[in-house]
Amino acid sequence: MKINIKTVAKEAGVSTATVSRVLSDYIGVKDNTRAKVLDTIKDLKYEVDSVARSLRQRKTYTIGIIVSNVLSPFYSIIAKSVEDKARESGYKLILCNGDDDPKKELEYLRILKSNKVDGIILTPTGKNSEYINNIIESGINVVLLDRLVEGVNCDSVIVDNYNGSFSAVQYLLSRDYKKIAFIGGYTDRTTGLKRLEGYSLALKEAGIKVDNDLVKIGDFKKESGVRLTKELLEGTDVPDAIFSSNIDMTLGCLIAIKNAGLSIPEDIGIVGFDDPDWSTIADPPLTAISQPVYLLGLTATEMLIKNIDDDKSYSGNKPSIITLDTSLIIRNSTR
Amino acid sequence: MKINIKTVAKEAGVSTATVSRVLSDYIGVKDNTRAKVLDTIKDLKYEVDSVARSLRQRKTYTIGIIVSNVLSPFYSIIAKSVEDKARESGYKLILCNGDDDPKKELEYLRILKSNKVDGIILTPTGKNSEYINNIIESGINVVLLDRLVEGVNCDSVIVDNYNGSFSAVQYLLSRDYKKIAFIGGYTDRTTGLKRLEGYSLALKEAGIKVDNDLVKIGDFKKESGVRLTKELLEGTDVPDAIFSSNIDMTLGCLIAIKNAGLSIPEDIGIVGFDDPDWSTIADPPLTAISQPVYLLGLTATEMLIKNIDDDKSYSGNKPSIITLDTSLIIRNSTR
DNA sequence: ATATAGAATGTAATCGTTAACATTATTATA
DNA sequence: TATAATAATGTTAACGATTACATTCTATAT
Repeated sequence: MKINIKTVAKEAGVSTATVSRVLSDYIGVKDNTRAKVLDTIKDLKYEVDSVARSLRQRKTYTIGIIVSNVLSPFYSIIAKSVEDKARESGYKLILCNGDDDPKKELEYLRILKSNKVDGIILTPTGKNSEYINNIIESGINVVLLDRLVEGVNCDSVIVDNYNGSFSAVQYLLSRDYKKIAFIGGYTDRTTGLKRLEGYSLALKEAGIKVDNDLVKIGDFKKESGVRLTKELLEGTDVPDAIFSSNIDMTLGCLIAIKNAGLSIPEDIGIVGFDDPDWSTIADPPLTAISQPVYLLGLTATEMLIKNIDDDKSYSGNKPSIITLDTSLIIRNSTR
Repeated sequence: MKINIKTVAKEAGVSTATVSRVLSDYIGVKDNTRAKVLDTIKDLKYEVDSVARSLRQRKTYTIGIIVSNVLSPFYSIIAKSVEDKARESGYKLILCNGDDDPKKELEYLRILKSNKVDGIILTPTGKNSEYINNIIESGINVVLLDRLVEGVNCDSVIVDNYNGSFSAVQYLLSRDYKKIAFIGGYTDRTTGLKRLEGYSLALKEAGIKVDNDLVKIGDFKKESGVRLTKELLEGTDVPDAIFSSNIDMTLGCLIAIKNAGLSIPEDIGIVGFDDPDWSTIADPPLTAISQPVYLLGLTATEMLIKNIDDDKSYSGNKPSIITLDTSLIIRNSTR
């Protein structure tokens, strides 16, 4: 037998409206009526149907998150922080792996819109701005995370990629490295671009011309880290240090160096952008630019939920951007 | 203005039923009617309201996954594999971090039930069997992952924890280690228990009595790995090898050993259960029991979706258990 | 005792779909 | 051409809650 609000109402001898009022803790219900309803709910083991409630209330208490790939420690920390905050605030989380693929991203955006999520946290590929604005105009709140996209009318939370990279390269220079290579990814995203710019400017400021043979662009994944490092080591112009601009590429870079039989930091110095939990037990412990990843996700979710609660739909206001700082952690992969 | 199926129907000059039929690719619609409707849909930029559809169809195309903690690489691989398969099959994923806390688990189970998910993948704490059975009886499919729970009427997918541990310890013995310690967690879960049993039996078979001072039980997290290893190293009975029974504890174990200034494998040998992606660049590269983690999540999701599609509600059938094999990967953390 | 305000509860429309059933259009057959 | 069979489309009642509005209590003041 199916138990719904009608069953409860009949059994308790009240109307469905009264049951609904009890369910939503409305004050104007007599104590003994409330008790009677609560008893019946317990007896019948009644549980609210959230789907029906969502339809009527036009509110799902759900937020969607589209990340590149939860496999990467960076995004799994993001997923955790977003879920923690969402849960604390009474929201569920729909997890989507966009794989950095604009098509997949668009597909997920459609699904999330169709499912009437209350908000979306997105690490954007940058290729679906029109649809994202369409979503925002439809009343769904969006916060961009980790990457900035021009022309999208919503708030963003990012880290200071430029200064992070700048300080990494500056540090390598201060340790007397002369030929510093860069391995990075996706220069059409702000993460990729700003980190490259930080690298270039730090060199320029030291009076060193950027050598294009030492700049390798991949896709922020481990495999490309391996491949590009191999290219560098086998090239005519072998670097004495590598700045790797993302955690997965750094792992790949370390693997390639180990395979080549080189030792760090004697033969080659390494600084990685992002500080994984294995950095202290790596061989050698990794010098890294640490990002406040958990805080990044937390801040984005706080913003999003605040915007949802304020019913801050698209207002034509200037979107705000929060930038979090990075820090250099010196260990032993640099001399 | 709000665009719904009624708007489309009116605009296209047909009934809502016809629009609905077009939406669900029903064959019995004339080509030009279909075209007319499709055109109107495009013109009005109409998109289905999945919440309403779910209410009427009694189907949400959503599966819920409750893991301990996506921060752990093990669970982030699980999350990825489950999401991959779900997406491929047209399902969305609600991600829940149960934190190995029965209360949180129960809370999430309630939420997922209330939200009428079509299925649940659960790494169970083992404390909510009654409610889980209640969920199953309500028609929601459940598959247990990684851990077995007695008395829950659903399928499970696990790895062979016993043999994995057994072979790890057997290998340590073959490398002439004499005092092999064990650090593990949660012996009230099959993962914790079976790995301990594998350790104990391997020792027994070699004629070695289990020394309780060398068996340390924590909570499968990094911090407890650090703490328990420290205890072992500072104890009266210092081991010459440690078998660490989970990835996060292994990381903690390695950190503690590094802190103590000991070198692996000369001073102490290490084998870890589970093989993280950093194992090759660890100092030294880690000897490990590799679990087919991605396959684990994939298999569970395939089972779940098959059960959903077969509408295999609680039938009184014997639940089936799929056990996947582990393998020993020998690197340099053992002599 | 009665009027009246305010509290408590009830009635019924609504959210946007789908699907059972009813009706109309079309085609084939005699 | 009439009729049966079938295809195409329409009408409307669900799905299970919430909520605007209507009604009935209850208590207080006169």
